[in-house]
Amino acid sequence: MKLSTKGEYGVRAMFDIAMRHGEGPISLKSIAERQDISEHYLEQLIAGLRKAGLVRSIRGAQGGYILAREPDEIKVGDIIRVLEGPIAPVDCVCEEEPEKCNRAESCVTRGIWAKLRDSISNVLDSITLADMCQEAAELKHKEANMFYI
Amino acid sequence: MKLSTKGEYGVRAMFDIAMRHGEGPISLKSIAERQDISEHYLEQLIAGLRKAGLVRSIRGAQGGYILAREPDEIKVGDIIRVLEGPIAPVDCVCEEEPEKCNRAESCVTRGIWAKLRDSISNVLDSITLADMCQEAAELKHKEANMFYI
DNA sequence: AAAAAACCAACCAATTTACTTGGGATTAAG
DNA sequence: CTTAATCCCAAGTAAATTGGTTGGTTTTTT
Repeated sequence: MKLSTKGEYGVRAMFDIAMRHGEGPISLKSIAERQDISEHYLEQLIAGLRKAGLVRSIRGAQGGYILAREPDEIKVGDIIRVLEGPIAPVDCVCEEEPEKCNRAESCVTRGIWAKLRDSISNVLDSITLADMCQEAAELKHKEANMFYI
Repeated sequence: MKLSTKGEYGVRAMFDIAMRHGEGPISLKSIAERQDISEHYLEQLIAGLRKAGLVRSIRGAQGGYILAREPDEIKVGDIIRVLEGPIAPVDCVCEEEPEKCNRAESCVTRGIWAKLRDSISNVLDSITLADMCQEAAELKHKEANMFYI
């Protein structure tokens, strides 16, 4: 039940862009540096996000990436699905095209995996980039107050 | 967010044993046949479950495996943790020994992974082998009634 | 004694992961 | 109009993981 670095890096990168939303295009290089991710590797991940319509790219000098939708319209689940594939602990409960399984009694285990899939989807779809940015602001605020204690 | 066949097969095998709880040792061969799993591969998986104390083995002819605890005392989460490792979408929110992460702002993403981990754990720890057996009995009952419609 | 079973160790091919290499195309700034 | 910054693309790759297989040994019942 692990995420690969694709999903992990992808969410971090999208969060990085969201935190600078409205400041114009954010270069891949700067994201890679701040997030400590290989630039060329991140490039491949963000290519997927671009093709999926989550970010838009601006080419040329001073170019970079911007969110294709508002931060509150992009869910963590959207990012994960692009980079990790459909959310499904096993293929027979795939969100889109569930794989046929012939074992009749396996429906019992299938029920578990479906429950698990829904639980994962619910968490990931309940959090938007806007939520993350707000959380970051709150964390920063708390930290600032630490000096006064 | 996929399970490997280890977890999937492991749960199916344990369910198979649980369904025959009280009937004496269940041979690996019969489990492998019923569940359509490679016998030698399943052997490796069940070796882990034995070492973890979830099943006990009886050697020799007519030997096999029995549950080491009652079906209602074995959670799906127990099986998954043995075969798939600790439940944690990323290492920095590992249940036992969380990996240190130095990125300060990453705490925002970390919070997401922790929430996801808890959600997964909750589902898997809320289902026991006894629950699965009961579910199977209910399914069978429903199916039997289908003939009268 | 023979058969049935668990136990064990090593090997393996295919796939996936997490990159790297080496470019080319586009555009803003000087 | 050149240059530098930047995105875009294709291919290669070492290491790890997956999902097994092979070939036994040991234990116990019949």
